[in-house]
Amino acid sequence: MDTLLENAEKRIRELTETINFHNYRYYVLDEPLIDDAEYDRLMRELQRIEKEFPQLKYPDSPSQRVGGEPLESFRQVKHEEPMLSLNNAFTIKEVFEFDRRIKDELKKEEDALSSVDYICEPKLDGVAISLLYRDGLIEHAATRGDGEIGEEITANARTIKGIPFRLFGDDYPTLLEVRGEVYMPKHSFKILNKRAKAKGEKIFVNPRNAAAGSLRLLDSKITAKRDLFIYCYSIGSVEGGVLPSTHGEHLKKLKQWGFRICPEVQKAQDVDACIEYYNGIKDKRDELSYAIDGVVYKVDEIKHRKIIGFIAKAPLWAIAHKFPAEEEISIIEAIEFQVGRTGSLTPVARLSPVFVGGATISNASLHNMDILQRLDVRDGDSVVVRRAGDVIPQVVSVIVELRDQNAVPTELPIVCPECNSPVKRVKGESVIRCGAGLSCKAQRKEAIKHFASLHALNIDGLGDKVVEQFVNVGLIESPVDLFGLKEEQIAKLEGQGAKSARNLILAINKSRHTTYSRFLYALGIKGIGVETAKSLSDAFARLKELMTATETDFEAKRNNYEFSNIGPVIINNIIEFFQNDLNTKVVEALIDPDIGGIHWDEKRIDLDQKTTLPLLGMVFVLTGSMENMTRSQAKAHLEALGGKVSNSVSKNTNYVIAASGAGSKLEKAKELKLNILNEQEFLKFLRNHED
DNA sequence: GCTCCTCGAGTTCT
DNA sequence: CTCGAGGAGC
Repeated sequence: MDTLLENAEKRIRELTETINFHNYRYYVLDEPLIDDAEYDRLMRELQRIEKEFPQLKYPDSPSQRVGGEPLESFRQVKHEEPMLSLNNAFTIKEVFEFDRRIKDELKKEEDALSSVDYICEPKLDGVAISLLYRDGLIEHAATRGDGEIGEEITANARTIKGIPFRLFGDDYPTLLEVRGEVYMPKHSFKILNKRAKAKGEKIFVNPRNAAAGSLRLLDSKITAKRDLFIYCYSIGSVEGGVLPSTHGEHLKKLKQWGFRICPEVQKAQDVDACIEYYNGIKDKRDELSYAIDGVVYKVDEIKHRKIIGFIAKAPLWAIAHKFPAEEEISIIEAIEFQVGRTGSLTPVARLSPVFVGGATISNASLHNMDILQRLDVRDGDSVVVRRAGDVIPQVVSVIVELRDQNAVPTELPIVCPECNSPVKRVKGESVIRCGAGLSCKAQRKEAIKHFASLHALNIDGLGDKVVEQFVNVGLIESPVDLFGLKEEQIAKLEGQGAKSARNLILAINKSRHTTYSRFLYALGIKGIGVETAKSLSDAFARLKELMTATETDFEAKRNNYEFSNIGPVIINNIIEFFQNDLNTKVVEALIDPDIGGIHWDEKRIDLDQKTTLPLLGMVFVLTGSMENMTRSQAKAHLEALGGKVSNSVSKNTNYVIAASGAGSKLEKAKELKLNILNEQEFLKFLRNHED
């Protein structure tokens, strides 16, 4: 019996040490020695023996990473040494001033000082925590809190990847406090939110909130399932041991003892090298797996730090050099509802202007009712505004703490703000619509804008502003009226001269000659975009045929034509559109030679010729901007050869043409191992096929 | 019934 | 660009 117990004890010790070592290889050194399956096998064996002999479990057993019993609440702990915050620099000038102050301070003590070494590290956007080790064993972990007092989160910290339970080596101090930043990788954050969304649970605004929220869970078993990591960046209080003389050496020691150190940490010989580091990190920011909001420079020599000292609550020997803000706070000045072409009422936030992400933002769409209600945005609210990698401003969240007590929830409109007709909401959809159709002035305007737009009749000089003006003064009511306009009428209007009037009339005349599919698209039937209009024009050779088509006619076409992406919903939209008398009258007037005069060439597609096109059935995706041609020219070239140009990359894509400035689509193409052409290769490709 | 893919719609600023 | 809905395939 004794030998059984002894064997178990020996094996448990072995396994504990082995697994802790492999954790170190994997998370700290990033050089695993065994594969995941082997690791799992060791872990399962340990768990099995520990279950049998619970009294033998070691305090540093890696099995505890799965979490323990839930807590009632968190205990507050006072930090031995306060956890300070850093001063911020937003400009290079501020960084130079920081460097100058340090040199001045040090010169008082050291005459021969030439330059100061700095350690540069990315500033992780996570949660700062403190870890306390006594005799090499983890004793407790605490959040930063207000810097003086934090919360004890030891059970949760045990589940974080890269936190050792027992230190490696034997040269560690008896008491050692280590500080680091806990973070959730960007991709883990996305997955977490996706799952939460699917389950209808609360989603997190950003990876930092996800990390903070996960650390503050009372049930560490749930924390264990969250993908949390740590990068350690400094040593706090120390007793019973001697530390090296520079910060860089401290980090090396920490790594030896088993802590995870960010691989981007670098030494800079002077302030210029710091700036170079800043620019380098800024460029690779998106590639990093974790979110950062700047970089930190710290004086390397510990003895220098003592000379430089502190002011208020921040050290003068370190500074955070921040990237331009991607998020800013603004005030909601009003929430308005815009009426779209399809009658959709889109809530839009009017904001007090803020500079964020390189541009001043004063409007942000709130997209639809679901989002409006989920955010619970109210008039006068302080909100977080973002303009991240993408261009489009977005209201991220409301700062509820700053809300005026009297603020009332935003009411959904019952009537259209433009025409006062009652609003409709289709069950299950997140949009509400004005049901008045073209009798709503706003929808008429949008319909005309759409009619004149680039991919429809492409009428030059008839932009949004001009349409607004013409409709407001009663010059036009429908697209038909455009074709009855006289130069004198236009020239009389404010802001219009004889010249612009003539140009506009010329453009309108030119637009009379168009293509069948452009015309179909221009009508603005719900769900009919450029692509679907093309399919329709192929399937129904004559407009009359399409206008009178019944459901059975559409079904019949399915067998004869490539009729993809047109299902019952779209078919119904088309039939409804042409059943409306107002619509058919407009269409007939537009093509009437005496009124609209719109016409197109009836094209006879030679099927034999079509099948010999070299790129038939091939799907291309264009991304980035080319030097030698525009995107639409490239598209035209490909389509002339029978190719299809799609907007989204998938495994069905044959070629991705990635010119300079290509972004996420190129990433995805690489992921899917698709054929990728750069601009030069693409031009060659075209030449080869156009012969 | 579920999952993947594609298209349409809406949106901001320079 | 992103989101969501429609459509198709399994």
